[in-house]
Amino acid sequence: MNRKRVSIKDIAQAAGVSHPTVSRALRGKGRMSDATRARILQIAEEMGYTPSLVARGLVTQRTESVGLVVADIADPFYSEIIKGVEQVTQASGFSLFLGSAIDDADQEVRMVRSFLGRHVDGLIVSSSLVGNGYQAILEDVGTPLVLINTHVDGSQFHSIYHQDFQGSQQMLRHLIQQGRRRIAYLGNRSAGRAQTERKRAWQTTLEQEGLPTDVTLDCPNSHIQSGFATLPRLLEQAQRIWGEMPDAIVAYNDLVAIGAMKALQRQGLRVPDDVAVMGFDDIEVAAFTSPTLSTWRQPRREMGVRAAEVLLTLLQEERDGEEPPQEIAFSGELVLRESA
Amino acid sequence: MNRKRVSIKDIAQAAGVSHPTVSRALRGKGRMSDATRARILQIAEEMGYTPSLVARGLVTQRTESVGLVVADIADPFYSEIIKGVEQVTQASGFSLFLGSAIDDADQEVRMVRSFLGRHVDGLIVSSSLVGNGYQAILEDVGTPLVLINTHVDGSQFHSIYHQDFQGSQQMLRHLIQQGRRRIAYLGNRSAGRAQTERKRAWQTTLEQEGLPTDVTLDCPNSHIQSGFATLPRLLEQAQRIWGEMPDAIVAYNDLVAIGAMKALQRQGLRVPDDVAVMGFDDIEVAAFTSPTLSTWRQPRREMGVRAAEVLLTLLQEERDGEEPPQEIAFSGELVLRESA
DNA sequence: CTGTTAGCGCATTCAT
DNA sequence: ATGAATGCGCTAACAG
Repeated sequence: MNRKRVSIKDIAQAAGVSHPTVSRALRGKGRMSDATRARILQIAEEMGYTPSLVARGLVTQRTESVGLVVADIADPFYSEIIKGVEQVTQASGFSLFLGSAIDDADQEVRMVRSFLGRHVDGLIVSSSLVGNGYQAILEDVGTPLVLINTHVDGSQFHSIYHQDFQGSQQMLRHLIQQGRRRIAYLGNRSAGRAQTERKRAWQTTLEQEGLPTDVTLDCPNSHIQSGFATLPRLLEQAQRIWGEMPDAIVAYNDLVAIGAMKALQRQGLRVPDDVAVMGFDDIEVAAFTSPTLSTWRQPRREMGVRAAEVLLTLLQEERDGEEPPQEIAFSGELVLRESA
Repeated sequence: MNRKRVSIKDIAQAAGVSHPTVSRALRGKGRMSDATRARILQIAEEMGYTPSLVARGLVTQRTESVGLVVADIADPFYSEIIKGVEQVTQASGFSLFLGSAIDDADQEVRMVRSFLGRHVDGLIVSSSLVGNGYQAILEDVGTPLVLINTHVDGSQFHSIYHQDFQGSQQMLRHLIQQGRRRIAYLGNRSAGRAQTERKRAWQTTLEQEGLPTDVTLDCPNSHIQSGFATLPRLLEQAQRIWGEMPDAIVAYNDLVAIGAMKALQRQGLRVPDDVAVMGFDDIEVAAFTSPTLSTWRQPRREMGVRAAEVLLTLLQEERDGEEPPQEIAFSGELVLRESA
């Protein structure tokens, strides 16, 4: 095996023309006699020619590829982001490099650097731990970057994000309206912007209502198991501080919420009668737990789609002059089911 | 922005040497005075040099990249496969191209072709609908391919698969042992090898025991919602054929099982008292449903890891002569929880 | 309409 | 130990 790939030179020789002519024929550039064009295409087909995007990339300085970095490929939230990005890039003939960097800024940067070495035309980084730090890394090469759900103080980059604060706030308002008064927050230590915003909403909203905000604990990550394992300690905390159980728990996301719900049930507590539980994201399984999970729906897929669209648009514009980075905000919706 | 990237020529000029010298210095090839080497490295560092893997790929004919094609990125089963593959490739300095091809053989081939155009060093395809069809596509270029969970009659390619038949069979034996007699199968029309094997195990095992195999239905895909929506029709079928409800349901996978379980509960049936339910895969959430799901654990992550390892080994061997394609079988384990 | 020449950035001979 | 020349496969000038 490992026969030599056929190149445009091979075709040129077989067709009795020069390689640039083959190149033009293949790409439909410049006018030429239909006869020779047809013949060249025919021969290329017969010889099983596949253009080398590597060589093409070297000369055109465009690889028609995009690099995507997420925190965790297996997290349903990121899965949908990836899916959205892939859908758009694939439709435009771009290839997608995927990398993960679980809660590790160094790893994230290494990933991006490696993509830059591969001359990706653009980058998408979700939940970046670096943010504007990319300014220094990217300014020399000018590769466009779109951030997803990353907090930046005066973003130098285009960014897509979901309005977590507003979402979380509405969830809290709903709980309060339902008469819940002792509302604990079960967070996620390793999340960046998302955790910050959601927790802040929890805190400020409760404070506005004069409700206590002293029972909260962060899971080490956002796995179901984490929520399950951490919840008992949250209850202990409530018992110690309040002298009684919480009547509602707001979780960082659906996974944590599902784990928490199971742990509550294990302790003989009824959801939502004894304690209400709310998640975040509205992953598919949220509608099928027992009780079904009330949560906040985040348009995950669309966010991926949009990020890719913004990036590809940037690539079209061929530096029409530096447009100011835009921030695109997505808002979700409250999904009330049985758990709250 | 978009400043020119710095190349080894730039460094050479700045250091007062020739570019080949820079190339050698950077890669530690060939001996040279420590003084100049140090100076070159220093300058490269200062100028922010990043080697162009595109140019390198063109001359070495190796891109240090791998293409991975899966059916559905968001399916927890594939997510873990991707994660396993990514983990290994990343550790070896390879970059990963990811593509999806949901139940579409043409799309799958297009994806692979596009990766070939990018000169990936190797390919991994999960649940391929094409199988040995790749022989014709790959023989000209000699790019190694590792298949995951793909049925092939005398495989021309290395392949990793899980012994679905044995797993499914053991699940069935357990159900029978528990006294279940009317066991229905809720499948997935769009799955390839996995569906075939699991269903075959259901059928033959029941036949051996003289139990009926006439109640079965396939979901259009393996989403939870599909299981939920299809289950009622399965019950109708049972009612029509047997005149009574099944006492056990074996689902294609955990997602379908979770949907089915919910649908059963909606109909007022108790799981497992009235009807037992078994899934397949042991995805994370399976341990947290109500009741918790009995299932068959498939080492998904390891399968991805192994596929990548096999592929990378193939790449090391530099065609030491064509080793016969090996098939690596994984076996899982029965996970008994509350649902069966 | 087509062929000639050149060069993308790098690694690899071969000289020296 | 280092420099000069060559080519990977392709596109992009410019001639003719």
